Amino acid sequence: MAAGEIDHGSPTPVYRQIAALLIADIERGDLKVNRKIPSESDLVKRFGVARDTARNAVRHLREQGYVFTVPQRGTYVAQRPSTGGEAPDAAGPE
Amino acid sequence: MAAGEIDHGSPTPVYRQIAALLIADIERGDLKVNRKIPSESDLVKRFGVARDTARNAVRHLREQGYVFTVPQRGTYVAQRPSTGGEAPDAAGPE
DNA sequence: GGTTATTTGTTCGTATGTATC
DNA sequence: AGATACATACGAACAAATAAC
Repeated sequence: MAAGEIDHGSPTPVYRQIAALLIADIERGDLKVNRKIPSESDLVKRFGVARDTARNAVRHLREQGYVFTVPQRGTYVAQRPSTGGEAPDAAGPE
Repeated sequence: MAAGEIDHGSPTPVYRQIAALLIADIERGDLKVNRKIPSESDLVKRFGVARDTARNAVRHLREQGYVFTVPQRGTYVAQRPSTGGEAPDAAGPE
């Protein structure tokens, strides 16, 4: 199913389509604040795309402020003003 | 600074302008023999161009004999006849 | 303590499509 | 028609830090 969610023929870049799906997951609360989103490897498998494309999607989410990445650990859902999150904790995620 | 060094309105292609700047760095000794030059990614950031353009600049340098590229490693300043270098070593750079 | 697996970071190679000059 | 430039996408390989066992 997941792979079918991507339309390679669409004028919308694949990485944006993936980003949109992840944003939907976040807005829906499927992906919660300070919780990890799927790894690049997961996205590659789930959407059948190249890692480059998966990384582009995550980069896009980061630029939009939806997530933040901790090197060698993963990418986490950020506290968004619209979603109403607490102040950042020094302890960090997990 | 860096971005200002490129003139998109110039009749000289952007990739040649970048190549010229890198050659200047080499001639000046700012970039030394067998040392890495900035990665394509670096050039993209530094000059605000597409990767394609950065690659073209490096390709140009390679064709001129100024550098040589090791896949997945980087591009290095070559020993130039004019600069007086030894014969290539099998050990490679680094 | 040490080995392995995971995960992001980095780098070059290649190809396609579009737009501009 | 051709060269240049940008954006996108897939591939391949290795590094480095972290986590798991």
